[in-house]
Amino acid sequence: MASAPRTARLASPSRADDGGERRRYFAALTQDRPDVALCRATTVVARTIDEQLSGNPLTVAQHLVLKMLDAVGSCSQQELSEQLRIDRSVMVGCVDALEDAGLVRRERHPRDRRAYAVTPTPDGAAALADAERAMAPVLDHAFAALTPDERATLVRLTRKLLDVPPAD
Amino acid sequence: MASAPRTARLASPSRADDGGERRRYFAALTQDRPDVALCRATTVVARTIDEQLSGNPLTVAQHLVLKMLDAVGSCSQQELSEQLRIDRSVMVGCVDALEDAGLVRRERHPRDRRAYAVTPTPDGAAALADAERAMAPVLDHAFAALTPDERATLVRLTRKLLDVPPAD
DNA sequence: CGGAAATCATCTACCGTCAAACAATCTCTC
DNA sequence: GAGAGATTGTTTGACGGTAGATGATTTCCG
Repeated sequence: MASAPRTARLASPSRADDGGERRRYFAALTQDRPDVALCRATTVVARTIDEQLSGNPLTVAQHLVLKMLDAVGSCSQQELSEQLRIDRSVMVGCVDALEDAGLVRRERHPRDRRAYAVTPTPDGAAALADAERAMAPVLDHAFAALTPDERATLVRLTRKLLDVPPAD
Repeated sequence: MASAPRTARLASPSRADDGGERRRYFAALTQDRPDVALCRATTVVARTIDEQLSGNPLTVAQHLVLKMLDAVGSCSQQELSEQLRIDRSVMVGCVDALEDAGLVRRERHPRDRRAYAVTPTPDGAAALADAERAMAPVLDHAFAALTPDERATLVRLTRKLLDVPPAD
């Protein structure tokens, strides 16, 4: 650990840059802390997407719920929580909002009266279609710094971290 | 958007798996939502690291502060906040804790009495050395699913997302 | 010089997430 | 059957991060 000079040499606030090393430390940090690079990248991507989706009627989580319901059919909140990696207690409010907006219905599971059967309504299917259509350009913008190949590579590597078997 | 059957076909909770498609939806989701894949990967990596570092005296943020001070010398909290991408108001508590532990000192900047000059103490340098030594195996474990090449690629791609110029 | 605008550190209020506890219900074992 | 233990949905409280306002100070510009 080769230390920098211990004497306090502060950049004088008026003078622009003294070497510039201090101003670019983030670049050095991301070199040997992949966790920090990953975390900060997630933050900027999420922020970019949230900005682009600011006027949207659906939350990202609500969109994901409708998307999963469309893909696999009616689900219990438990199944939604597990697959979408959204906490059960958060899923409650998420489904509440979707139900209030008339996009899903909460029916009782016929064989397990603990669980609900969350089912999309026709309005929900329409809202999902709109959200899906709006999503592609938003993702393209959020990942604009990457080529399509790089974006696919990023997905492949994050899926390995998530222990998801590689795609067919 | 090819829809699944609209009729509510719920998995009976006792029966193990009905097709298994519902149980593996997360894999399908990460295919066309790179943002979700990235976000969830960050969560599992952060959780793994936090678990490994549970007995540690330093927070990740505190470690980063000491690391940057060691690399570039005394800094104002503002500079620390900017480079480490940690909010100013969070940095206050972070430096508070380090100061209470005797790992940094808060001196006044000689030319700008608004700013502090956060300076590491000898104890701080020792704590950083310990933390750095403990970090390597923790990172290796958190990224064990990736080969060294893949890990380097992940860093390269996240750095592009962060708009950091490529390494020399 | 002298006021306007910007900056640094700080505090407070707010939002989203997570862990734990709870009631209702189901499954399993005897 | 009957009771123990697990599961589903929900609520509650704590925690971490973020935005906005504030006081002290500095810089800018006429």
